[in-house]
Amino acid sequence: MGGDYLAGPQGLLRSINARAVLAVVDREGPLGRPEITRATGLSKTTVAQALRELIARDVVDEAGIDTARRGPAATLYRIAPRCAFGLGVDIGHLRVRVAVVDATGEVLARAEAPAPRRDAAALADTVTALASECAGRAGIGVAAVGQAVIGVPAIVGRDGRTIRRAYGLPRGGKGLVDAIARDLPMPLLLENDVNLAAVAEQRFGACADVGDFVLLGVGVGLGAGIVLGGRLHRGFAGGAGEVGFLPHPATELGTEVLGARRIAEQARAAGIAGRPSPRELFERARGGDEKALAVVDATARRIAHVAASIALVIEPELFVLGGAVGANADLLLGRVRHHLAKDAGPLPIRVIASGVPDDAVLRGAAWLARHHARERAFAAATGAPPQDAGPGGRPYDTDSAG
Amino acid sequence: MGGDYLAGPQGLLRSINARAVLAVVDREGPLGRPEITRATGLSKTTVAQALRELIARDVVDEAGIDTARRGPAATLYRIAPRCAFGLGVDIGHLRVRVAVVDATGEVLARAEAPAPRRDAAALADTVTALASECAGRAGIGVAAVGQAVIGVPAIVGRDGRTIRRAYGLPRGGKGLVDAIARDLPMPLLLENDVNLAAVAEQRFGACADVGDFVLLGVGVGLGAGIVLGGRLHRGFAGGAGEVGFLPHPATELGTEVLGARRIAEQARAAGIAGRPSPRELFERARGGDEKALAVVDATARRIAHVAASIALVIEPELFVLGGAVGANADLLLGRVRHHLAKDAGPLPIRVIASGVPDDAVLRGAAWLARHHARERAFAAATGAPPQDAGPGGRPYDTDSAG
DNA sequence: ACCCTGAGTAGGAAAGTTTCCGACCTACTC
DNA sequence: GAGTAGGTCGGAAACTTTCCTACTCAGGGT
Repeated sequence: MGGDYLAGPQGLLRSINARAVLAVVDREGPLGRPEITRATGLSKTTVAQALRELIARDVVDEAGIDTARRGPAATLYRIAPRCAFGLGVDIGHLRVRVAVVDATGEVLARAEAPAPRRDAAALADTVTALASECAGRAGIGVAAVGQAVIGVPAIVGRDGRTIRRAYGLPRGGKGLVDAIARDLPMPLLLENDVNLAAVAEQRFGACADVGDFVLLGVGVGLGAGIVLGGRLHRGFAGGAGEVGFLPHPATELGTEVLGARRIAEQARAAGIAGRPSPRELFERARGGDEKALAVVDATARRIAHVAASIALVIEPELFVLGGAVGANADLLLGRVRHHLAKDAGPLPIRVIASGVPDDAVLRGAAWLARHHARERAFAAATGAPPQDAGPGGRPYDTDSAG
Repeated sequence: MGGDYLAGPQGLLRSINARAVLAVVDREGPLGRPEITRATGLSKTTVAQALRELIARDVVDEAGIDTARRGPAATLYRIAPRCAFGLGVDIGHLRVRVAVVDATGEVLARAEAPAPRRDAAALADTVTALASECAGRAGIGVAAVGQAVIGVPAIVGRDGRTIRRAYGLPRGGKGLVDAIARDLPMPLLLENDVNLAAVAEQRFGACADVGDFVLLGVGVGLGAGIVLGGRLHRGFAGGAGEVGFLPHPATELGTEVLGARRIAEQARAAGIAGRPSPRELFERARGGDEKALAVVDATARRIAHVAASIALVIEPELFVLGGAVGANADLLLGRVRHHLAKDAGPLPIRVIASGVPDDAVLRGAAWLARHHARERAFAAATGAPPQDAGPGGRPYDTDSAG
């Protein structure tokens, strides 16, 4: 019949207040009751009641005492680290990485292995084996994990299950989720790898307080992770950020502007013999090799070109350079800025280096998994009010409205 | 100190419930109490109490009785049409249009006049004079209007006051708002004209239930109104959607891809003598003129090019063709689709014609003004809970967090 | 053809329950 | 001794349930 209008009995108020207490404790770290009282504006009595309830439901913990002030020692409360666990997976072109984190985001275990490139079943087995291993090392059963998020180099549908255009996955990723889901009991969510890198940037990097930014993932291909209003923007069918195919004067339509293949091509064009990897090319450029530097500059120019196009459409506050190639910020950043300033459109554009040098995709996946697992635990503990206290609104609800 | 976590005393619950009742009444039109009770899930008593309060504060009205069922006649309730008024203004290149609407969105008065093109003061005077006239004809004082929204062909900052890159305004729009604000008592908000056309499309056109869409405004210039998650996306400094400057193979960087000037240029290139207006060109094309048709096709190709680029960045569900030139959907739509299908990127792209043929900018401005005026009235009447029941989340808060 | 009765609905009032808050009290530490 | 943490109790606010009255239509009896 009608939609939900958030109206209800007094119980709703209790839920809301419990949620508020939870949010304060989550954000401000271990906190004494008086501080929670001040931060929420609730009365002492109500805070005490809410905490009793939250502790009984195992989402809040006592974490020592605070003797800093005079008077009796204040009990400190925190989110119970073991109230929810998340499993992050990064299925890369070469390796599979897995991490298990607790509710605080602490990494309890991490493991990786080479990625089977041809055999979908073997890939799925690798994932589940690593997951079991990590769960074991974390001292929990796999069943205790509340959510898994799997990063893949592909376009992922809004349902978090469908894979499209997966170049680096066996059989185009067909059946991958189902195969993994058969062996892992918790809810599964797929996500584009660059999107997860953007999440990592937002949570651990330089974009903590930036509402709108774009992570340019320069690696095997070129992709953009777009965060608008503090939330990932995936597009209608998960295809947002496929900026590798943006038109470029020197490139045919329908081909990628930039990526490992393009860089190799430009290396040949610059007269570089052999087939040096991008990594080696950047190394040589660092050594002063003129030809390698020319390739670096061409790469920077194309990055700038793509950033300018994106800026004209959504004008983010900030661009972040990420990905395996983008990690060479020492060489790229200045040149990208130079080209942006040169043929600048109507708007000034800020570009910075990634603040998450290692494991960005994995860390983003783990963060997202933890987030969902926690939300579920919190909702169950407080009576499921749809409130959500992230900076800049509700983050990341992979809303499948169907 | 801390942020707001939406926690509070029982009074909060009353606010929330009043707000829910208001939202139901707003969405479902005139409604009897029993239906409100069902839709909100609240008890009869509470609904009665809320309605008493809302009526006392003049935001809700009795609107006749319902004798359809047997039993005693049920009183019907609705949003009081006179609880808030909005003033919409469209400052175009040639004419200024103004409309006054009531809380239901009904247009109470509309007026227009030629736009003074050189004199900023005269332009401001035109606006205020038309506003006074409309308010008079609507039977209210200008002071009764709760919000004005002014559409301008320019980039508008997030504060809704600053104007940048206003080609069609005297003195680049400098001082325009202040001059108008001196004579109009209500809060003023500027907005980009294409953005307002997008709002109109969302509210009156074909995009009522589409969360993510892009309105391509093809007129004197080319701009995009971007709606993501049901909300306008303005960009960091209001510059989102400046897609007229997207790179195009046949165009130099920093120049516009499309617009009246480009079309004239292409007409010359096609060997058309004289300087026919775009309108005339499309007329001739309709008559079968080969050269004019060539120009139309070239225009369509460029529109397709821009749409494809936008789709690669944000992948909206839908593109809508609007603006004075875009209104020639009979000629353009098929050709745009053709070109999109031809050099399609990885994603299928839907394009439709605008569903708001007339006064799109004005209607969008009026809608937005009404929206803000109403929100303010509702907040005052219910005790200002930050809830907001639009389809797909909170719409259009011009959040100036400063 | 007219009237009476029963069922279903709208609206209101009283009693009961849940929840929050303020005030008071105790215990603890500097 | 002063200031703080934590607990308890009575009061106020808000919602719900239950009961009650009044009204209208439908159907059957006279």
